[in-house]
Amino acid sequence: MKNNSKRLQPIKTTSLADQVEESLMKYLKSNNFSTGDPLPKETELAAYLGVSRNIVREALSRLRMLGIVESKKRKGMILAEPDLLSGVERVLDPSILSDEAMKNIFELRLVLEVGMGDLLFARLKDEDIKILENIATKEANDTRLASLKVRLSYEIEFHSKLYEMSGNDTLKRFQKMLLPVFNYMMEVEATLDKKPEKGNIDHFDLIETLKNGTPAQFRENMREHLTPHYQRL
Amino acid sequence: MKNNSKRLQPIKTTSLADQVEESLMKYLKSNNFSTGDPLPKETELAAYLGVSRNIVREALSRLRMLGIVESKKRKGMILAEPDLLSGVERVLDPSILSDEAMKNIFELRLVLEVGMGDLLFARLKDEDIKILENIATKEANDTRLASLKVRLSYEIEFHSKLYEMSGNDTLKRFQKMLLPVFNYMMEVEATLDKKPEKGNIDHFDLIETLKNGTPAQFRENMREHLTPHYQRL
DNA sequence: TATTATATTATGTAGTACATAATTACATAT
DNA sequence: ATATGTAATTATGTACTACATAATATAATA
Repeated sequence: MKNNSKRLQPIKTTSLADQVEESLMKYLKSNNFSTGDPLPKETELAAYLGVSRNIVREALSRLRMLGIVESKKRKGMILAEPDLLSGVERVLDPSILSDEAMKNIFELRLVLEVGMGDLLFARLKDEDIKILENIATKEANDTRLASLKVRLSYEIEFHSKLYEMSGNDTLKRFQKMLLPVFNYMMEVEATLDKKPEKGNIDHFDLIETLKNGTPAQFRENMREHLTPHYQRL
Repeated sequence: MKNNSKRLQPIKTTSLADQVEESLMKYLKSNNFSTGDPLPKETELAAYLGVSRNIVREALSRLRMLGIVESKKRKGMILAEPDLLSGVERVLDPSILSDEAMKNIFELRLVLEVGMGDLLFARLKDEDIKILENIATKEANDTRLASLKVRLSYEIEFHSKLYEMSGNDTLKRFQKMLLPVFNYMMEVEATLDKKPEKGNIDHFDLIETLKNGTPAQFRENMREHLTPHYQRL
């Protein structure tokens, strides 16, 4: 036997539901369905695919979860506008994700916040700036900043607002899902021996940049603001 | 009736499968399960939840799809390491996503590429630079650059490599899913009347920055490189 | 004509039965 | 005694039937 020959792989035993799911997706994608178009009835699908209605329903259950199809009694099923993030939403939780995955996601957050400068400037509104200033002021006047939890809550409030200001709904929702990860990672960092030094840029500086600076300056200031986290790369 | 009173909302009729799915997720998250831990048998779950085994299986089918649980005959089910992106992967396709969603995702891409500078520098390897140089050289010597398809293929090859170099698996996989969206958006842009002007920074410039520049310079150069797309904000 | 009753239809749920794969225990042979 | 083969067991995988439920269309009635 040659050395570079492939090892015996366990036979990938895809269940019927898996196959049907794949079939359906291929069917939907290739037939140029558009939102609202009716799908064949469950019994028709079952007959056509040569499987029981049960199996078809297991596959459809998945598509329903992702928002790809919707179903109403008597009316049947229609193709729907799928929700891009509903799949991630269910999974993005520290209690069921590996530390490796969490690290990836946390890095992703750093990338996003440094990279979103142009979006922010393109959609900047005075009222949003005011809200940011309120948050930063509240934070500065709070006497409980010794507590990690309190600091974290301001940090989250401020940065969440930035995501919202990006005007990108996907981004905004992503941020919401990120919260548990964010909390988790901050707690992890808090337990480390070597305390991260604080960045030289605070929330007021970021606001000032948004008001009178450029996207490029914002990127660099945000990068500086996030320095404590970047040190863990 | 007051003006700000809420409209009648359609009763959200969550199916049993929906409820069971939620129940199971709550159960898994709250009981500190870890990977490999066995789950109750399907029949036990059905009995405990007071629903038929069918329903339980519809819910489990979803969790299986997301990689949250795995099941083997006779052995039963175990908690597995869920795949963060498997849910998105199925949905991220121009043929079933709305233009609005596509626009969001395309913006996301711009944010990611501008923001990933620090990751790249933190994980820079000589061999990767060489590969980038090969791509850029191949591109420069290609006589077919009049064709949009050819240009696109180089663009994709180059930028894909960057994602890979980020050392972040989630990011890398995300890029792979982005490809259809990328293609789609480029084709859309190609049909527009006002042709976007080319950016002043090409792939060689980006490589040079990676070799002798700083993360900050990379961000600005990448931003400049992507200018044609940013003009559509 | 308006309203009510009835039938119809496709999804939602329940329950039973059996197939299949994986594991254990046991039996047999060299 | 080790190895091999056989049977029993168990939980998931699949199929099938039956009925509930909601939404719609049709017919019947005042």
